[in-house]
Amino acid sequence: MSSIDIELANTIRQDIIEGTLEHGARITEAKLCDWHNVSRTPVRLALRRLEQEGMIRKGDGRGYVIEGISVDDIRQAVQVRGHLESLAARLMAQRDNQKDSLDKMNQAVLQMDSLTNMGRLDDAIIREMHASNVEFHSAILDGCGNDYVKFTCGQISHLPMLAAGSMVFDRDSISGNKDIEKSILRLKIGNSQHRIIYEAIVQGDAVRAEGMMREHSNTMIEYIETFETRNTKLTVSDLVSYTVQSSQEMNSETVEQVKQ
Amino acid sequence: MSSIDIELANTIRQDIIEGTLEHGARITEAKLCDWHNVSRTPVRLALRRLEQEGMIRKGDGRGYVIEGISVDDIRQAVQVRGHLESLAARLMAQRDNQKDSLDKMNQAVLQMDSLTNMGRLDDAIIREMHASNVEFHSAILDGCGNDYVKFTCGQISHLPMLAAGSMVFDRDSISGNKDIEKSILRLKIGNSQHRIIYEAIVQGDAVRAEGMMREHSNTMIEYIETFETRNTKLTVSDLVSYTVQSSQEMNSETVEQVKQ
DNA sequence: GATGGATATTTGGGATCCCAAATATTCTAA
DNA sequence: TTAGAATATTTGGGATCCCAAATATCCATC
Repeated sequence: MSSIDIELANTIRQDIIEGTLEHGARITEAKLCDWHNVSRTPVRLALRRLEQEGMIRKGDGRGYVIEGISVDDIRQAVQVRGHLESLAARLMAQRDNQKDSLDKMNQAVLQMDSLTNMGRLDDAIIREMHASNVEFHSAILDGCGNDYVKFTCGQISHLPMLAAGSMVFDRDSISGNKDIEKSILRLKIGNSQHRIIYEAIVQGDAVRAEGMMREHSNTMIEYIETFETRNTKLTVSDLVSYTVQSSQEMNSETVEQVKQ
Repeated sequence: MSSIDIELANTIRQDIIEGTLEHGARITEAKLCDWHNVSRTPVRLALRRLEQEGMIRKGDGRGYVIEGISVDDIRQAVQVRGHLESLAARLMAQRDNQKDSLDKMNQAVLQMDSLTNMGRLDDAIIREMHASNVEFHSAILDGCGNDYVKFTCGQISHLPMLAAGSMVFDRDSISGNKDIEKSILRLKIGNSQHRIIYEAIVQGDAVRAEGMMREHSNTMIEYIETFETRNTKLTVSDLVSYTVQSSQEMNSETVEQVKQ
């Protein structure tokens, strides 16, 4: 288990994302101490961390102010992440002898293939799909040869939907068991993009790898937009509930060790 | 003046960049307290900050270990930053009515024009050139409509050469007053790229804007490589000495307020 | 009643203290 | 002499205390 200040930062971040702590609200160290029954030392550390993440900012005089996260923020961050991944794909295509990462990518593609071919979408399968997706995307960041791409991606991965290889599912459709085929089709299309990216990298086709990754990254943005057309008052919490959370999420602690 | 922990983080970061604190060296809170005559509270805050930046990492058991920065790290980070700027250029070209930012860019281009036409490269002129360069690059980040691009750039801007609009000069040539024409030519070429980027954005030519920015960003990487061919043992300190430092550098505090 | 200044309270930054875990050292027994 | 246990020391995390700056409250004066 992490130290209190990390846990605290996670809790407060969650509260901000969920909207429990509203945008623009003022918070003081003392209140947080009170709420969470800890002393001011870990609270201070947690606040500094959140400040560096951009979740809160120092108020004019004293105190901190909640910055909050909007759906538009998520969209923007997804765009940044996607752009960084397209760089990673290009760089990896320009290198060679990344057998390790390539094998992982291939494995992930095959695994996702067999998963989508099962024609079902229960929790276990979704979790496995997510794992494959994480595997694929992480392998590119690891194999691109530029550690700062991964590091920089890690810097925004505390936001909802922005952890490495996050997947989005249409909760409503799945729970209602309708349009399962549609969701699976979408996953198959996504995996076909994975395969193309993999092939392009193997063949050293940097332009194609980058282009396909760019297209692939757009998928999530478009998906967010379909949510928005259906639900004009789409909240960040809604988005979170659409996102698959792995049990062992990449947290900021591991992120900081990207460079080994 | 900032609080002690910010200052302390800056000092320690500087020591790491300069190599005073060597890569792999172990540091303890107590020693830092001793060296800087402060209590452990600000030291802890500074260490956490540096840890988040990736400059240090927690050791296996106790203590922290210096990660250090290599020339290759800088090259990688420059690549990431350039890629993000190319995204910004594309996004800005796709928007319209960014009159404010466009004016600033145009102003910066004109200013750089007149500066390069003076045919001299003294300190004052270099400082003004740097200011124009910062103006140009900041305007794109501000005008692209995606706050996370700027925020993410800010996350790596504590590294040498990676503050917004950093410029690199061939110190040896300038101090020796030889090859001034060559340096000025390089600056003129750079500014012609600025002008093309500006024009492309005005015309809404996203592809051209992105492509030109990508090319423009490559310049610094290539310049680093010319340094390397000349000096096979190029150190990070060398690179720092080639970099123009504005008197009012964008520090981490302002970076955190990107989102306003 | 409004205004300005004096006083009280809140609040964040820094220092110090305590504690448990990790590490180093010493000592004992085979 | 050496392995291993017992002890001492170092070290980081957390709690608490102090202080100065910022803010709020109150009161006297006009």
